[in-house]
Amino acid sequence: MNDKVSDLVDQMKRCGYKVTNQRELILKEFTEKGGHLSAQEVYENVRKVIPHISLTTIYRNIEMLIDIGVLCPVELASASDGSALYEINRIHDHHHHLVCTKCGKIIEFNMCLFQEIGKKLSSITQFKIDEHRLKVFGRCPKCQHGR
Amino acid sequence: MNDKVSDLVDQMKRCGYKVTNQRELILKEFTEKGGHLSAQEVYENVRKVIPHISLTTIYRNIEMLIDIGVLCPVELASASDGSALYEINRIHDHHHHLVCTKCGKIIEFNMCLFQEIGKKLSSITQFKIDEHRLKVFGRCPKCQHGR
DNA sequence: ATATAAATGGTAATGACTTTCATTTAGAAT
DNA sequence: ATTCTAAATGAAAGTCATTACCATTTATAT
Repeated sequence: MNDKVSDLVDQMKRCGYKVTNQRELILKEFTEKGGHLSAQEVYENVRKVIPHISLTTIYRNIEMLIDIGVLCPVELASASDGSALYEINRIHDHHHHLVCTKCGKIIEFNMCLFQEIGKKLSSITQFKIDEHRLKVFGRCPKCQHGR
Repeated sequence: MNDKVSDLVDQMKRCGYKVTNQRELILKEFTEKGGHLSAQEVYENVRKVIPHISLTTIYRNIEMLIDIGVLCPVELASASDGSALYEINRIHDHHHHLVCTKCGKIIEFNMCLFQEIGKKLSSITQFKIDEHRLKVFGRCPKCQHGR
């Protein structure tokens, strides 16, 4: 179990959840691929180690990990299929996504000019603003040919 | 049939689609409520006029209307239930959404500082950028009490 | 009026996700 | 180390939005 995973396992413990092989492996998936994974993808990978794991367990634990702030949903209809994607919640690493509309490739970036808009917006609307997401769609270098 | 609807009907005709009562009424829903509607909501409203209309017809026509650029998906997991929302595609009226995470109320705004980011982003990533969406989440004045 | 491709309605299928419930297990208590 | 118990799991059935299929109807070109 690498450092990243054990940090997250600790966080889970502190929240009163038990440590299971299933949970460790799910966390391992998210830290290793560093990526944007669907429940199905996590399932298929973890299954190589625990063949009898249930997809239900994946869904349940992703939800739990979102509750305690370890994961967060990527909030994109993942290009082709309609399933949700999740990633490690890097709370101090504000970032947005650039998505290729052809192949689904996701690039992260952290340029952001939201502060200026945010203040105006909350004074005009009287909303308490908690969060924002910028999604940019385009075609990656490989997918630019033939509209 | 009001002006807005007949404009859109014309657009449909030009694209080679036939004009049916069902289609006219679906368009009417989107122009009148000016809003962010789910297939189910359109269905329930149109059913008051054509009680035998099929939900399938709603889905099919929403898809067709997206194809020809009349509608576009709002791209938000609609707060409570997981169904998609659609709106009239106002191509020259660039706007974004501020969503209340409690009651689902949506406010539109058009402040946007994307140009500056967009240029940098495409020169760094070599993506051809087509589109972007900014979504802001918060709590509306009514929903601000009791986290 | 007629022909015909397109549109519709009804029903069944799909697929992501959730619920249920009986069984297993992590970790606290002894 | 053993026992206990609530929490976690797995398997199967259930939801719910959306899609596919197919027989029937209809808009519109002729």
